[in-house]
Amino acid sequence: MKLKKSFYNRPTLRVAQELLGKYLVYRIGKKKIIGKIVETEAYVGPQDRASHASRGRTPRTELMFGPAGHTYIYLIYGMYYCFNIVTEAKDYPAAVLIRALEPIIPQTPFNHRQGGAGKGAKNPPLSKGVGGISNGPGKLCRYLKIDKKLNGADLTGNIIWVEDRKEKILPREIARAKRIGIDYAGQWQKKKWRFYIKNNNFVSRI
DNA sequence: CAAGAGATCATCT
DNA sequence: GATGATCTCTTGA
Repeated sequence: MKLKKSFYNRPTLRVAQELLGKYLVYRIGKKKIIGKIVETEAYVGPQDRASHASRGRTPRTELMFGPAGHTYIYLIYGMYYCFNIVTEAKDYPAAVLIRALEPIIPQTPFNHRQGGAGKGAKNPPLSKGVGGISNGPGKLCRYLKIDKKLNGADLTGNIIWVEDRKEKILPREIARAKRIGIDYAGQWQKKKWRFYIKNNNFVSRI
């Protein structure tokens, strides 16, 4: 079920769409933190002005030029991490930004009261939309407890990976939109390289 | 409800 | 020295 390198080593726009509905798993010791991918953005090639790689190879962007199937994590605005998956062939800079997850919390006696416990409950329901805990690039990294030690991690290893649980997302369930927060990117700002699952309550923006 | 500002720092010039 | 693949809070209509 774990996606292999061959999945990531393909055209980025395609990988970005096919990642929707897959499950991101991060193992910390015996615990796993899991989220279903519901929103992605593609950053493709050396020309894409929205991509960090458009300024050429630097120590930071080197990973984007590396082989597919690794993580690329960086700090943005001094306080949030963004989680990316490197795609395509070595020396071609491209990656998919994971923008939103639907949090998957294993049911236990302590949290299965979610939503039914009423006001003041110790386990409030996982909120939807605004107020969610993983509906944005910065927030999902907090949810996953991602930090820069994971930068460059191999997604075919056993620390962090993506699983296919055979949930088929049909093309008509995928919405396509302009990427967020890249107004400086000129013509590239107009490319509809953001993908999300329609009618899903956990995407960052509609 | 929309718009604006502040937080805060690695990276690049 | 400037800036950003963000988020939250405050302000004002």
